[in-house]
Amino acid sequence: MPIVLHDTLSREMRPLSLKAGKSTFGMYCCGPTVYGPAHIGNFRTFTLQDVLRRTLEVDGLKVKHVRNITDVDDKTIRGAQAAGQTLTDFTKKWTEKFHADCKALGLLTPQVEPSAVAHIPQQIAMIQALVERGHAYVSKDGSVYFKVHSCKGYGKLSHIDFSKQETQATNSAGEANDADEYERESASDFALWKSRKPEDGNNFWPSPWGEGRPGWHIECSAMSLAHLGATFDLHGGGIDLCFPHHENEIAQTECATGINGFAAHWFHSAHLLVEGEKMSKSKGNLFTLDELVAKGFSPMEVRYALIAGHYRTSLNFTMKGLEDARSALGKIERGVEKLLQVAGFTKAEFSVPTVMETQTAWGRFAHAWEVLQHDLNIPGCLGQVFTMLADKSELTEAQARHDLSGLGKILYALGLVLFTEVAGPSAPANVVALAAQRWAAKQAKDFAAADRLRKELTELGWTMLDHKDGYDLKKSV
RNA sequence: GGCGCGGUAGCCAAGUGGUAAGGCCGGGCUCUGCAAAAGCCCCAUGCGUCGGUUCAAUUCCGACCCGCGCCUCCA
Repeated sequence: MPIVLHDTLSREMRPLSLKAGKSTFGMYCCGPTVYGPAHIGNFRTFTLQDVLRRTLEVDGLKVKHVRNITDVDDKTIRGAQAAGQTLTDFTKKWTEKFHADCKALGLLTPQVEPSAVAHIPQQIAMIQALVERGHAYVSKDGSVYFKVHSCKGYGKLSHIDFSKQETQATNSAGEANDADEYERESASDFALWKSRKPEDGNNFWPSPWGEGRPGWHIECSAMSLAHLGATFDLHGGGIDLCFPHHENEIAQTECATGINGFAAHWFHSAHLLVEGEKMSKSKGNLFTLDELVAKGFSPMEVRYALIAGHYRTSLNFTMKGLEDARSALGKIERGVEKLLQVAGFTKAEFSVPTVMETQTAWGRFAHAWEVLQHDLNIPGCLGQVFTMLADKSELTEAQARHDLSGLGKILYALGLVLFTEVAGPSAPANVVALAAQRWAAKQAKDFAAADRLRKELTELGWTMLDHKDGYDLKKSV
């Protein structure tokens, strides 16, 4: 059974499968603008794209995942100048940070990660084609604009009728939308090439229209064309990119190539709220992965919290949600451990990617997989996983192995890696000594002393967890 | 104003024309010198409001109320 997914353009559920004669599923995702650390809202989108890719892979498709790096735009140029660095050095630093965060969150590396700066010639070629075909014009200052009214079907993705004048006088930031209309023929036209401005510093490139730099939208059109062709299977991004960015991508690519049908499927993920409010710098609720890790959460817990809601519904990200994620992951781990025991495997033998590649059975997790296949229903799938883990049926060794095969594939699709808990900070010598004393007191049944020592440990910020024949020390939360 | 999304238990969150998955929290029990951890059990006659269709609606239709997103370079 193929995966079905809601498509923003047609507004229908559509199956995802290979086109006739194709061997790979081409997927383009708008990547980060590398001018600072990505925040968890960005990572919700990237993580959901990662789950989609993994789910397609479990379904048996070979996926070519392309996710660009936006390394030239207003923010990167401003950031580099503020940091006193070259644009290259500045964006390299933040690209590396992005990669480190992706790795921590368990995101698979895209097959291609094109840089906008490395595709300037492709962008210029595309703009030239648009000018030649009458879809773009050069303004007095040497900028090039896309002529929206020349593009039949413009607005089809966001379902806006541009034949009527519906553009507001101001945008969401309160800026006049027609600020530089004297350069443009129409307020809805957008920049393909921006002529060199003094504030751009050294960041300009030569072009047939003079020195300047590419507009933002053309970057993605040029890179998707270069790496996936004029048409490909799926395009993804945050819902905010639907208009204008994705609408413009469609217009640019279809008008430049003359081929209709840019992306066959549009996958948009809803936004993240933090503690019930929209994320914004002024509210100070723009969390980065590092900040959450500093609060004591593991990247895997963050991942779980990010995927725990349906992708088309905005998710309220809270500290409570991260704690819930921690408990839920623990529950899955214990369930897997129980299955491993019945199946006669050790934890070390449970390699999820290996299971993914070699096992075909689904056991009792067949239904959970079906739920996931239907519009990437991750919360529904998790619910089904927990239901099955709570099922008390006596299992044979073979049945437990089938369960592990099915559950292993689902965990691969969700990108949940278990048993990764790293040892917490090791206790200082005085704490270790106190713990040893308490254990001795307990063994001697001197419970008054044992209780007193436990209290001392608590005051030092450590918790002692007793077992049958030993104990663990954990830093109190 | 245009386009779109959503309102389900204390919190988070699936789902269905036939009577509400799951996670967290909470409560009870078991275990335990204590404390934890873990296991077991319990926890929405109710799905924003009001109408309509139907043998039957939380699920379909209509109206309304509330919250949210985008509307030219925010994932």
